[in-house]
Amino acid sequence: MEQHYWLMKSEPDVFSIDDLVRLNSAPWDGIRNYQVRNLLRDHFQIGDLAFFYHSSCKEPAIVGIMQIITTAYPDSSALDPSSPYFDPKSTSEKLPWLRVDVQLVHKLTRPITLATLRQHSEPLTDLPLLKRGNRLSITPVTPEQWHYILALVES
DNA sequence: GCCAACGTTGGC
DNA sequence: GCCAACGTTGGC
Repeated sequence: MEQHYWLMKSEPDVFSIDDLVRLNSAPWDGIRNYQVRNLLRDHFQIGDLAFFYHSSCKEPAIVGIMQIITTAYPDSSALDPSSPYFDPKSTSEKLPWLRVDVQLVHKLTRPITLATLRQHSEPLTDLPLLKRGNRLSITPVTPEQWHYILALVES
């Protein structure tokens, strides 16, 4: 199968690019939305690349690049009452939630802000992040969009 | 299965 | 803190 590209949101107060720099790799857990769960289950492959995006913060931006290093596996944080991602409806027999592990490729020297991305709304028209009402924490990025955005990093 | 009420996300 | 846009829940 071919390589996929993704954009994955995280609130920096909860898990930031600097946390990933420190850990190098980490589970991407806490997904509690079925559409996103289905993406993880059906489309994530080892070796896929993803933008790390800081959301719900002062300057929303793409702040790093990471690689997917596992396929989807059960997100046991849903079973842990002390976890902020605890899901009282989940049981070990019925655990619908999945996570993948990610590894840092690199932190961007200069974040690509949401404002910058909006300035390129013409070539990036179909980027889910720029669409109204977009709330999914993981969205696909086409190869064209991926390479266009990467070129912004270098400009 | 419909749909109103409620909850969540996330930019501003 | 506001609000738009969804997603989820639960009564019927």
